[in-house]
Amino acid sequence: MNNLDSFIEKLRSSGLRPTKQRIEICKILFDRKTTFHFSIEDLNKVLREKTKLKISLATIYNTIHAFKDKNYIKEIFLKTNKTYFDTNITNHHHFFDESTNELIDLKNSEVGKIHIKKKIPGKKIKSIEVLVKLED
Amino acid sequence: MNNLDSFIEKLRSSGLRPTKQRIEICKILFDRKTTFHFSIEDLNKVLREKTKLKISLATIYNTIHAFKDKNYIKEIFLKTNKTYFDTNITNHHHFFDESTNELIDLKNSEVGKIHIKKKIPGKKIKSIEVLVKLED
DNA sequence: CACTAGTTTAGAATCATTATAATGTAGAAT
DNA sequence: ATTCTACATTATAATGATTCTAAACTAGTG
Repeated sequence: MNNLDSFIEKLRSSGLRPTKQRIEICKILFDRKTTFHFSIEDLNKVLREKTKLKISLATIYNTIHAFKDKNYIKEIFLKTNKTYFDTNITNHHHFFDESTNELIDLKNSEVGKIHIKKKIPGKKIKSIEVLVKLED
Repeated sequence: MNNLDSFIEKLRSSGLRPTKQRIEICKILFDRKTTFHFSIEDLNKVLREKTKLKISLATIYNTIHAFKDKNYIKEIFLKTNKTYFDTNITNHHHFFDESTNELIDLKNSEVGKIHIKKKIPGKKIKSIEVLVKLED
């Protein structure tokens, strides 16, 4: 089974019709060795370069949301359209209650020491923030 | 020194003129016992309720950014106007390089065990995400 | 009191994202 | 194969948070 067939199979098995557009997007996202971090803008740009099929922005949004719902990809960080601020300027962490959309402070002392084993050459750690998502 | 004087002092000492609008915003943000988590919309709403002075949205944005720059408040989470997605759907963490705006994966195995000491009654932990901000 | 740099403001502009409604298509039923 | 229909795609408009603009205002110095 080649990749194309496997994409068709993948789509069909999760209840998504394997349309030309979805298959092209699969090729960009999953025909690769390493993880792909992207915004819709990034993806749109790659699609324009790599594909002759013209895919509308609306379709890209629809497809990415469908893929996210089917757990093909994940959305990074807290999904919020607004920026939040905090009057607590000490380094600290947060709970985010997904059922109420509420933020709760989590003091540094309430989280055990965090050990980051991977180093990035030439870069130093500025801050470490932990987000603990809650459910009922 | 009462609170009002202390706000005036605070503003002046960091080079911000203590205008009526800024003082009203200080009162809402800092005349309180507990941390305040808010969006601009939240703050605007509270201001309309608690203050007779009408403060324009633009001023609220300007003031909050000034306060953030002066380190009176902090912005929560990654500041990004776009949503990012990841083809790696395993639980994992991220580096965010603030000088290049680049995201780098950080595997679960590359972060030592995280111990959350605080419990929220009736809620269980759905996920824990660590964001390590980098600088040069 | 007058001046000036810093502020505020209403409203327009911007940008990512979502909704709308018309057109197209995959795949099942005939 | 042709028809049918629910699912998809599309261009475009709408939305909503945030930023910009440029005119009016004001704190605080001289």
